[in-house]
Amino acid sequence: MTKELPSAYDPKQTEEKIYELWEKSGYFNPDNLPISKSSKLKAKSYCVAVPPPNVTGSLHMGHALNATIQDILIRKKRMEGYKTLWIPGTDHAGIATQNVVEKDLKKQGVSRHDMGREKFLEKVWEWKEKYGNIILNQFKKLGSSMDWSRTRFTMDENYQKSVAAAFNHYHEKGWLYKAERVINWCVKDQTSLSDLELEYKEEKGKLWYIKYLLLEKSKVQSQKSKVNPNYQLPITNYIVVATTRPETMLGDSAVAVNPKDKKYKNLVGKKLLLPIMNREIPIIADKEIDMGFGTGAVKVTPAHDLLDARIGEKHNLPIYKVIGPLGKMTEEAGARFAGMKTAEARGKIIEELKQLGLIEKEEDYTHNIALCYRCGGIIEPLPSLQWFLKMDELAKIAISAVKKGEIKFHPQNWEKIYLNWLENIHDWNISRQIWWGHKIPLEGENDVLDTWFSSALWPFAALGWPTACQQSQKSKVKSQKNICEPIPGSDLEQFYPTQILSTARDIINLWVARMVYSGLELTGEKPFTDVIIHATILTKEGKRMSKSLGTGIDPMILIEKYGADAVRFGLIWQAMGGQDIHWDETAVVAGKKFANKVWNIARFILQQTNNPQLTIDKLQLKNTENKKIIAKLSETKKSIEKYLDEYEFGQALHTLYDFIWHDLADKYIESSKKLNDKESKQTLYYCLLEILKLLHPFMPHLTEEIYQNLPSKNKDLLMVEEW
RNA sequence: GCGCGUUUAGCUCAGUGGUAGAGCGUUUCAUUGACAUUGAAAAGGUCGCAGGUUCGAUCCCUGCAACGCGCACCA
Repeated sequence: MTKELPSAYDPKQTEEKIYELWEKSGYFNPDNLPISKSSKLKAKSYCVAVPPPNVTGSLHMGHALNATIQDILIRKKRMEGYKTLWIPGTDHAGIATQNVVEKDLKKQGVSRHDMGREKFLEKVWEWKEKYGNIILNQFKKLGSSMDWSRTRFTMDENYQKSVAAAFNHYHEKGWLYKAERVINWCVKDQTSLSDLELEYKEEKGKLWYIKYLLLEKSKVQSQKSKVNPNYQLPITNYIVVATTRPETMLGDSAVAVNPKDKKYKNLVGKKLLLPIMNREIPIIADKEIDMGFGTGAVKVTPAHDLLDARIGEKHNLPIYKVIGPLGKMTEEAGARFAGMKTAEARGKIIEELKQLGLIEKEEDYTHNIALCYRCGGIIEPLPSLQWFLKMDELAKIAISAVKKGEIKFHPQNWEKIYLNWLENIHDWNISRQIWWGHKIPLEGENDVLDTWFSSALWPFAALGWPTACQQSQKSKVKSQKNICEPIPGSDLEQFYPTQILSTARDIINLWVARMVYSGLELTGEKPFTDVIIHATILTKEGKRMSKSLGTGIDPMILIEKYGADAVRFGLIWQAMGGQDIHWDETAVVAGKKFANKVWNIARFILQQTNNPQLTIDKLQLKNTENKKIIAKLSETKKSIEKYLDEYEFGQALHTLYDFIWHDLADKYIESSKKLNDKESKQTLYYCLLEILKLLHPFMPHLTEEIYQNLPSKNKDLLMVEEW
């Protein structure tokens, strides 16, 4: 006889206990899985490397959704008999982590400079220990069936070897170079940043129109511009340029116009006198200049603007560094301005220009300013000696893998974002002037690598690359391609390439694209086959969830309130078609009610059947009601499988919910009460077993708990029951 | 500026070339027997706006609007 189950399902009595049961079984580790002898999938592996969360804090709703998505896929594949591995881990997250630790120290009135590099790094490691473990435990709370014996950290000992191997590979290929280039410099963090590490904020500013005097008298005729009818070139001896940053004029080395621009045609090649600096600068022609903007004439500051740097290089213009790394004017800006903050210098310059009568006009102007994606501080473009990775070849192979369909995005339209970036890519500035990170593996180098350089290696580094590679004939012959020949039986051989990469859309280029080319180049294989871009979770009003704004929701609080299965249900219930989710807690409420419904369905069926039969012969069923529910059940199963194959998780769950609640409980169970015969009881029991299996990937604790209370079962755990 | 997405019930969202669906909420009734975290029923929507294709459009096409997002070297 079955023991009496309580009438309400209580996740608090269940979830922790069940998770321990799973962990004790060892089945999270694919090496311990009872791979069925009969299965044709015997040797097939299925691997997902979790996107390692930053060790800056704790999991947010996006992590919870993503973990649930991956756990659904992993659990289903495990039940289907695949040798299934889900690798857990965390990311050291260079600048982000350095910033939170600095902020934490600041509360005690200490700066990292007070402490010194070594002492500070000790503090960061302490932080990592604490928060890294919190994150891993939160994954457990969600019910994630990860193999904890394979937990990785992007700065653990072996990972350092991976990073060094990758760096050396690129070095040998001649794709790494050190050069002084205009890069994005974060004044607050005192480090360079790549183009992707910026955020843009709209800011109201001014557009100043400044007169630059011609040194020779010209014979220009007055004529109207077609593009900007309001602007009329006066018959005078000056050119007007428009700028939002007058302080950079101290570093001007030319004024550029479009070669097609008729109003300036006769002026190209003539000289101007740069105001204040009284420097002679040429008027040059470059087709990158937009004739329609401002006056059509642009001041060129090669040191402090990315476009100007390119134009300067093309035209061999001298570089005047007038803004320093601290965001202050340099000596080169002249003694009057040296040491001033840029904003202060700007005011001073405007004032002087006004006195000189060189300001033609000023307009209100709204433009985007670049900010650091980690600290929100000002970005100054300035020349700096940095390491760069050449992107031409790498971008090419990453583009081709997606265009050929070897790697697929779901939903597919995200491929555009990926391709658009790769097709217009610049060399990657990979050095950072912070303390926390992988040191550049060369003698005498103090900088660390962009945190995304190591993240880019995640799927194969987490599986043991390059330690798990061996020298082979193949790799000698194809030395050009650096094919890694994995040692037989190694994780790398068994689980690489991985199958799925599930992540948020904001790191498609920052991370996904870089994993693709790194994997293809370093291992000779794509790192994964399918990229799932899951929904972004917003507040109910459609605003960004953010801790600092107080609009964030802590998934752990929801778990405490409703249970992990209900939270998983609520997340997936809302995950429809990759659309952004306007978070609605009532979906979690529905999940909690549903868990209770399933619990009571099980309770009822177990009360009915004391001698259950695991299988039924569908063809032998005599009663129409029984036949109908069994047919509906297999239809539901097919539909769920189809949706999951398409990564339509929400649809799959809605389908299952409808079947269980409305078909099975509302209709069939009610009619079975009237039948009350052996055949219908067998049918009931069969349905119970099937819904437990179908629902297990979505709500694993609940279903496992019920399974553990069945009088007869095939396997010791539902987790490894045959799908 | 270029591109993408969204617009359906009070709220959050599914969906279909032919009498519109779910969850939550609301209203009424039921209930000692799996479940009140329940059951039965009801109210509630000219499916953003304007054209077009069609026998027929919420669905396909065009335009517009609102909101959101991404990209860009807008000086």
